[in-house]
Amino acid sequence: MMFRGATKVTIDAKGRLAIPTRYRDRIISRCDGQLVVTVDKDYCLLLYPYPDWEEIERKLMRLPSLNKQARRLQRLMVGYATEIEMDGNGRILLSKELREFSSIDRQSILIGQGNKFELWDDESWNKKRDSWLGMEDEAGLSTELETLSL
Amino acid sequence: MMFRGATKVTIDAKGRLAIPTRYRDRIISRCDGQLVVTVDKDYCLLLYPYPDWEEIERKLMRLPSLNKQARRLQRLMVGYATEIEMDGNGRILLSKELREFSSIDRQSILIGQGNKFELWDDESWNKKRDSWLGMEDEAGLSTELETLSL
DNA sequence: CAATATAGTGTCAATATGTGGAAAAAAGTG
DNA sequence: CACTTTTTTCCACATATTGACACTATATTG
Repeated sequence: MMFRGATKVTIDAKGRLAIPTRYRDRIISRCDGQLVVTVDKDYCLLLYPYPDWEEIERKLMRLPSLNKQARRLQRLMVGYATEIEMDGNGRILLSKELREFSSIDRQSILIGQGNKFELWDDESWNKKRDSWLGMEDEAGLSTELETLSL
Repeated sequence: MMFRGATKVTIDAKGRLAIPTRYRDRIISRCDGQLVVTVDKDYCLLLYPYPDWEEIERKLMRLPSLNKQARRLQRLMVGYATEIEMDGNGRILLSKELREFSSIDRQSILIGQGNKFELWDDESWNKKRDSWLGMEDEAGLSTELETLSL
């Protein structure tokens, strides 16, 4: 069971977003509408079904807390992790802090990414995406990527 | 079983395109009309029979998500991957997001490419194609290409 | 501590979008 | 040239998404 696909969604005046219907049933059966939203270092939000988040959190907290990078990751991801629940209309409320972090105000885009979603400010996403697409494939692709046939 | 050939297709007002009849039976027998459309870095769309897509997705999601290039690929390909089904009239609906990405509005061209199709905006295709044809063969063909006899 | 402001929640209606069928037009075929 | 098949357009219906509003809870401030 994988989440995939891109959907434009608008955030209402109170900071709520309606989950696209095609995902709703799956979200309900997977975690009864219980989700965790946190931040990503690319300034977007990550949306996990609660059980999936728990596992990630366990992995994160097992990392050695003297390691700087590990500590940073913990601070960001666990630090911003917020539990939210889909309401009767399939909507979720994003806290001010999360909206602020990700510059999400009105128009945003929800990106399925396997066990989670990413939520981007629409404009930021387009910019970022085009910059990725414009990049020359730099030398030294990893062998995994070199041999990938799509 | 290979898809090949180029066909001009028009997109209707609702963003639907009719699959050329010669492919329909094969698509139905291969995946019962279940397809996945996603994006390509040349700003065209890729159309996979569902089982073929699943394999690609599995490969993609196995890549380490801290690797930047891998992450980019996942975000684009899985991020835009949209499940679609041929309707009774052999048509498929392309989401707004996919149409926008590929600049496809009215006239487009469907290119058979083995296990998948590519779908291009007509104008973009012509431009791109002519730019390829106009390119001087750059120095340093890889050995695979050097030894290829067509 | 009460009054007021601010943020959050639920419901409903309006609008936009997707869906399916079928008729009309166009193209291909004998 | 007539007939068949394919493609395209059109229309009606269903559903999803967005916007509006009113009500509740929580904070803030004098």
